Amino acid sequence: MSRYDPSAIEPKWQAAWEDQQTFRAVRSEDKPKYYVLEMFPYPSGRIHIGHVRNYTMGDVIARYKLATGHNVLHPMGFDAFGMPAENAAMASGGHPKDWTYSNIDTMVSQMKPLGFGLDWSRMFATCDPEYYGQQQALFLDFLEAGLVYRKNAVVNWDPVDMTVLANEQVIDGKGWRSGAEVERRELTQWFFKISDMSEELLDALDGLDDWPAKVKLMQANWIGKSRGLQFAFSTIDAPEGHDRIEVYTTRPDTLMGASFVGISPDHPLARHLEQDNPDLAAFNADCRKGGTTEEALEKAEKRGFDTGLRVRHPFDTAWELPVYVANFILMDYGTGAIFGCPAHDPRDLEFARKYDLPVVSTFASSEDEGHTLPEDGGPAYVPPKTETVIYVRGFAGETEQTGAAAIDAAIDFCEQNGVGHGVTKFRLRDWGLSRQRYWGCPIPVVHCDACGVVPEKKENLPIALPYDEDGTAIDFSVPGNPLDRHPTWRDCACPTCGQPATRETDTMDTFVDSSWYFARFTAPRADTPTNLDDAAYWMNVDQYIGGIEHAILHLLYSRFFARAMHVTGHLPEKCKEPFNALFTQGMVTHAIYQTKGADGRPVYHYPEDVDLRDGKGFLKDGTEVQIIPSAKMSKSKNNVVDPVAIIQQYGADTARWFVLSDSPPERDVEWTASGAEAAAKHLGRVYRIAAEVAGAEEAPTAEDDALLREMHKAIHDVTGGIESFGFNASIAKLYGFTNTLAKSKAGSDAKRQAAKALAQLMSPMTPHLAEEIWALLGGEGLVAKAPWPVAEEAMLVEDTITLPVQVNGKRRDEISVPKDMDKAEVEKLALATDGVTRALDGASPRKVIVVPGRIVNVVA
RNA sequence: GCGGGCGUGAUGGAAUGGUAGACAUAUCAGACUUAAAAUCUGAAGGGGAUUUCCCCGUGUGGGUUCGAGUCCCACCGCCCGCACCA
Repeated sequence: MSRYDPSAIEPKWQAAWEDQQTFRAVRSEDKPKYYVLEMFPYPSGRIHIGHVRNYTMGDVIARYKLATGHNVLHPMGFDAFGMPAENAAMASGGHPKDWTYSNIDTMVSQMKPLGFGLDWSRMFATCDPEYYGQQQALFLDFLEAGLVYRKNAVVNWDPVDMTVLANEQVIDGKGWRSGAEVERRELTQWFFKISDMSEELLDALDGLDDWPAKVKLMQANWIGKSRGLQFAFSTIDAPEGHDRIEVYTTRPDTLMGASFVGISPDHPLARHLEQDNPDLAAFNADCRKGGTTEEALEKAEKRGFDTGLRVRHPFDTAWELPVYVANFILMDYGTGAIFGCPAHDPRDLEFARKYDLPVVSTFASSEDEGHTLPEDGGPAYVPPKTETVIYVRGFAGETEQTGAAAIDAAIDFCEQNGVGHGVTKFRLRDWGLSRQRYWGCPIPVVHCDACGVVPEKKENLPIALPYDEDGTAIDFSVPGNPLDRHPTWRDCACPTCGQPATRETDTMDTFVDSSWYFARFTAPRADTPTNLDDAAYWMNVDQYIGGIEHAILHLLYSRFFARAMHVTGHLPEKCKEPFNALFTQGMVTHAIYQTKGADGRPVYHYPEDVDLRDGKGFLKDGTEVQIIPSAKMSKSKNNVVDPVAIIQQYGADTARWFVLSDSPPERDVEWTASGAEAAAKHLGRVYRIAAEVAGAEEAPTAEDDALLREMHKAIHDVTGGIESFGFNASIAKLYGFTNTLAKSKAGSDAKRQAAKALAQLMSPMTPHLAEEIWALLGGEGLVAKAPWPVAEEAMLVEDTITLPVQVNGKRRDEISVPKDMDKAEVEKLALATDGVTRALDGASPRKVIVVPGRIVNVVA
């Protein structure tokens, strides 16, 4: 008998799929369509075991849907623009384009041996001019539709390298290469008007039934709808034009607890006052240093500067409040000014204590639990708005009411008394897409002295990136954007007046590239961004799979893009929510093996250099290593597993089986050598069993029925596992069913039937092995195309069931009863058991709960 | 700092509010073998009693329930995101 040899069978079946175009997506009306998509990879260089897991999950779905009679679209491409290509060119010469395409070639050649059922004919990279040219066309249509505009926005500026830095390149407020303290600089940039769709993007989350609740919640919080009061404090002796300070608050019910007014360092009043106040100017300048991330701002120590200016409280003109400039107030949320209520906001409380400002509670807990009030040194009191509290300094509504009711009452009161008006605000900001970098999609506009900012003509698209300058390769070792200093690329004719003009040198955020690729896959060679017929047929993506790290930005931007593409006629109405179902998968992790070097720093060791014995690890020289389990794979920690090596050692099916087997798909899975070994052994066993069954000639036996019942259970459970993304549970069932088959004394016909079902059930996970044993067992055609087996209901039900019997929730015995025995009968049997008699110890039961088919609980 | 999630044997994990630990790894024992590998069979949460039993046990502390790993509250730890990383 031949042995299981993946290196022989895997290429054979891959060639068969290729020959028969098994996974080519073809439109036809006779079958339902199914579009499954995994988030496409960045071409970083080599594929990672995490990619293997991600694409294997999608492949299981794709192959399962093919077998259940769907036209399946399962494409692959590359998210190919971005900083790493420029960094590589900067670090080791070469050109981002060459680096990127060479990486793509490598990764494709590494992915093909994994046997994914992909339609490779649809592949593209976002750095292909054919793709980004269509993206430029989309941009022009969005511009015409009023979905894009220009405004000033701040960027991180490295004053030494004279270049804009990404947030990632700012480390502890300093530039990553120069080490210089980062400054903020204003530039005119392009923005997508995503905020116009805030309400719609929020409301539509409700309809996404097959998205994880946590992702919808994160998006809802990110969009951040709030209802509040906008009103003004009148200033006392303020500079001209600043007699009012507009503030926005979501807690107008706490107005009587106001203790100060805070304005952003970028507020017009702060900018005015700093002109003749050098101390304030220095304070503001200091606030404008450091990174621009929300995290950096929130974590920074709360600092303020007393302007000396005072304002009057809107309810009491005799009540004056100081005006501080404070570093934690953002100019681009609300009005750039707040009123501080320290009793009910932890941040305001920290600030008030630091600057010795009054703390006044406006409401208190309705439960008398002896809370320390904030004015007595306790924490800020911020109960959920749904909780009923007692207003000690209320001015509208009831004394005892929920925060939400108090807010509504406060807004009504203020509106009636001419103090401001209720407004709805969103946290979501417009999406700035300009990047001052080379390796991205050029923004197709022209700057003309006479005509201003002019869109490029569509017939001139794509506006392609220049490869050379003056016939020599662009020099990336110089910081800054090479497009800016390119000798000729900027020169062009104004599309409107024809006079000499210059191109925009900013390129687009790479999130733009990934916000519509799923639509492009439906017609990847169309000479318009999409083909409406193809989009109408293939869209939406029925199942989208990717990492939780994309829960907010990528998914929100894609949802915006789908709407914008509908508005501009590039997608049908039904595509406004482009992803019907979303699944967020976990990472593949690996232990880290480390020892301490002579300098006390950790030294990391490759897994192949470590021997594992009794749960401990040793180097070749006997030194014990410290094992850190389940760490994110990282090149610098030497704990990266290379899929190529795994395929060479065990074959693709083993890699695919293992990444699905050990953990639920949404959780991280730890790659272990022993786990991979075990997967390989199991597949070898399946092969042996199938080969044995294929050659057997035995008469039917009394055990045929039992085996076939197990087969139907396996069909039912494995199918259920695949449908619900419980791949690990499906695999556990397949282990169990394989054991049953191996031990079965059934006749050869029943065994062959069971083995063929096993081949089919395994085919989405281990497609090559499944094809091989399917052929061995005399299966017709490719198992990939064979109709998925269906479990017979009648074979799934047992006549007799075992019920556990509990006393006070603790299991004491069990009874075996016919499945439809009535409750009274079950109760009688349960009470008669030894375990119950013993546990009751003469006492009489107070109550007996019988859950049919489940459990019996005796309450003593 | 803010938003979201996770926490179960030595290990990865299973468990529509209903027998906690399926399945697998590692471990131990046995079969086959001159031996090893491979393969096959079996044991196994902790503690006590010793064949059939009892107690404890799902990060910690409370709560709801006939019944909680699962639901609620608080805390601890870890992970993801925070708008120019992809």
